[in-house]
Amino acid sequence: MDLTPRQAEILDFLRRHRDEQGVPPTRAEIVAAFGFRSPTAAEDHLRALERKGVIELRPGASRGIRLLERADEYLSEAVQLARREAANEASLPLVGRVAAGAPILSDPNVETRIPLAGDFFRPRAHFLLRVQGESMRDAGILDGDLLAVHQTPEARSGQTVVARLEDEITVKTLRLKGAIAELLPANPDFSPIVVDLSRESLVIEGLAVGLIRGGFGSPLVR
Amino acid sequence: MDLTPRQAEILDFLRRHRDEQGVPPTRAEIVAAFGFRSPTAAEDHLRALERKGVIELRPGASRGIRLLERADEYLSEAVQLARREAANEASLPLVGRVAAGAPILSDPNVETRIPLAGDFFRPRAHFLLRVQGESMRDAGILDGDLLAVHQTPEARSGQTVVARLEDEITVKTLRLKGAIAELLPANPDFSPIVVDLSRESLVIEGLAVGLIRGGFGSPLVR
DNA sequence: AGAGGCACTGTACGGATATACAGTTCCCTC
DNA sequence: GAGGGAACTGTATATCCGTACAGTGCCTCT
Repeated sequence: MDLTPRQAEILDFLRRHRDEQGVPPTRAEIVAAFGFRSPTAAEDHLRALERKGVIELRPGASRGIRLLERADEYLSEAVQLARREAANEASLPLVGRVAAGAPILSDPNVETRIPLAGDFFRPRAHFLLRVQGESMRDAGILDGDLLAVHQTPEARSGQTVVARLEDEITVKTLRLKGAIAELLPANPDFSPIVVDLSRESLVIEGLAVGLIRGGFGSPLVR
Repeated sequence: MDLTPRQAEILDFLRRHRDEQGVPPTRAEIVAAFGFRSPTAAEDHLRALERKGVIELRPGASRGIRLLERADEYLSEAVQLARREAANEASLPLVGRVAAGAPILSDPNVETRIPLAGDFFRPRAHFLLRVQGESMRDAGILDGDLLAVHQTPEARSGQTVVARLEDEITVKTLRLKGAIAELLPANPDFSPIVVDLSRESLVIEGLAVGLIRGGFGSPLVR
């Protein structure tokens, strides 16, 4: 059964008190925090929370309130969001084939998440892109490598960029000559792509900030 | 000032009680746990721990015992070891220049630790080696890259190995032809190294299982 | 219209808890 | 050999704390 809004507030307070004071609160402290005028108000809430299986009360023991694992299911939305963000900070989405039109980090494009913090790279990586093809071979970027990408539309001449050209994602070295942008491969078998910025648009998705090969389960040695 | 052995025991108990019961103990519970016959024994120890700055006592509050950050400095050796191991499991030593004669993972060879779990790679990596030189360029292994290495003396023909030749560490592709071992570079500017196993010894330090470029603070984009 | 859950107020009390005071023993130091 | 800290015993007490009992107002079912 679900918690009432008030019960969720009480549960949040129990968690906060424990985290900040190192000790669960007494009934009196709950009363003070919520402005109750009777200890029974606190007691009733605790009993309700115990009945719903999110806490355990130890009879007779002072501060004998124990938050059970299941209490995490009833985190306030703010706390849930914070936790999800914290978890995401420790992992990066892996983008594989990119669907035409869709934003690069939209759900269908994300294959999985790799347990690596974005600030492992500098500037920080926002996602990993699975490299397709050999066009950047001579820059040491091989087919199947995971390219760490810092998401930004700003790029300077000479940087290795992830660009979107007619709904296709490509990794190239950027060269700017006035109104002409060149996307240079690092492989003589491929030709540079020339974009006239006054007529066509070039979307820079981000900058290459790192590279991982053979990471997270894809075996490099057989 | 340091804790006495007895005080360290009490501190350990405080930590364990908090972790297992979710609540700091009362004086009476300390008495019961240690077989004291007087609550003052517990009180005295708590006062001593407070004087030494490892806990905080909140006057009047039941179970008002707070373990301070500094208490971690006085962890029992067993707990300290467990923590250190847990920390090591989540990071890899980075080996730079290798001193002649010394084992590859000996202290002076380890530059720093990189916050990446060994089992990020498969088979698991035991250390990272900073690549020097361009001899494996055409395999996408560039100068300055961090090579993830699985430490093992066993290698098969065709694998990329980390070998030790006359006190020098080198990354090459291994080719075995009977009693002859060849270490092949991936760059036409370099020559293969041929080792006659019947006369010379070849020490295989490990296998390349992954690669990281631009990781952990070394900027790839400027 | 009655039952029941939720969210409280108000009062009371016994046992749990922190804590003071007065000692003892052992060991180390000056 | 006096002093002092560590590690306790033993007793006492004010107050903290959990908890029972008796209500009230409101809302939602059925």
